[in-house]
Amino acid sequence: MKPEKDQTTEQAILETAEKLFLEKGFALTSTTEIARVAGCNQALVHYYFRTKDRLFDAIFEKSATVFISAFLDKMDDNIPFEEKIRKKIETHFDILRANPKLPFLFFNELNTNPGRLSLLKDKTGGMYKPLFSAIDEELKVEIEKGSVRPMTAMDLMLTILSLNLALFMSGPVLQAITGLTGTEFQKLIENRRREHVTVILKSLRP
Amino acid sequence: MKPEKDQTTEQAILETAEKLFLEKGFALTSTTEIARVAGCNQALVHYYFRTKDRLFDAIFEKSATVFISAFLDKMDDNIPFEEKIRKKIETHFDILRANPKLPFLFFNELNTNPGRLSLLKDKTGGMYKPLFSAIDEELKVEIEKGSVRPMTAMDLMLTILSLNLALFMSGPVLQAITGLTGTEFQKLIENRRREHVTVILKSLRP
DNA sequence: GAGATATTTAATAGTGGTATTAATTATGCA
DNA sequence: TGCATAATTAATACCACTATTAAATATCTC
Repeated sequence: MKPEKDQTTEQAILETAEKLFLEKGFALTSTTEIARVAGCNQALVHYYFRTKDRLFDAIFEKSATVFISAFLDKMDDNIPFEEKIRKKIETHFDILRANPKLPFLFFNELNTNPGRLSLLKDKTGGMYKPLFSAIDEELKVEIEKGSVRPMTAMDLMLTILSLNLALFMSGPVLQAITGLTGTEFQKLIENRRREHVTVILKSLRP
Repeated sequence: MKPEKDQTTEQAILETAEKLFLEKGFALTSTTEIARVAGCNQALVHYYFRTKDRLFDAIFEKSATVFISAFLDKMDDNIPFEEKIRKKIETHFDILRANPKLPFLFFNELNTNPGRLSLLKDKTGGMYKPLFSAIDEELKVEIEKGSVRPMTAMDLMLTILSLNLALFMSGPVLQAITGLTGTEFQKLIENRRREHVTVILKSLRP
């Protein structure tokens, strides 16, 4: 009926749903609204995806992959340790900046739907241990060299994750409280990107 | 009908509502369920609070105060700067640990209900600036002394907030992914309390 | 173009929620 | 005790949402 550009109705529904789920979460987004915004009949949402849950799954699956791999992807070899860490922080930061509302949706649905938690565990259970072991190995070398204080991969990774995540999850609230304008806030974000690197690299020192 | 202990029905409703809102958020908690768990008739919830929104407001108001003042309360005078920061971090950490689900509810409802955002701004707009100015003054002294690298109160406070917040907001997910047991996870939390202090104090150094 | 299949629609059953009302029971107080 | 007020209940109006169905329309294939 209303083929925006040349995409199919199914794609339109999927994209609209993703947008709305990110904006308002699962519970507050109705299939009726998805259909309205996508410009199609409400029954079509169910025709293509059967249930609201399945529609969400289709989106959540993809989002979870982005979210997880942003954090857990393997690090570059052959560059100095400090550079490696810097790159990890910045890459993770940039992916979150490109998807600022994703973490909230992610945690929200994992908190309210325990079923998804165990699903996530299966998906990531195998991924994080090898990575953390590898980092622990590298840390061990640096610690013995005396260039890094004693610490674990868990310490390091949690700090990176925390700084980056919290910034984007609290973004809108932060902007409201401080009363910063859009551009001022963008500047803050940019500053924080540098600051996160600084904080973490300094915190590594013995 | 069912006066648990000797509290009033109104209190029972309030406490039940708080518990359920924290567990499942506003949207997924029904007044019907609140009444059921509180052991009273559903109409009573509306008799005492008129609407679900007002009931939530009553709880949110109190929670917001805890949440904000945990972060913004004035720091001890007459102790060395480093100790002051350590205490700030630990106090904030401990309040969050005592209310681990509160940040999520807080951000969630602020994200989905823009009306509350401006309300929050009124409440905090006056609080954060004086505190940040005071910290900036102290930082200036330390920076001139050469004991702290150049940085702003915003830098420092955001780092404290981020580390503490993210830990508790991602807690359940983190535990699921890592597969840690309850006691193991408690140990992790305890370690992170020390680590947050370490990271931040080290990150202050020039 | 005919027939088969895919897409789209309107209509609606069914569910679960919020809020109100009017009636009933309990409580405080003169 | 009796009256006023507070607390509580059952019943229900009303609404929004999910999901299904059966019919209508478009699209594809031969």
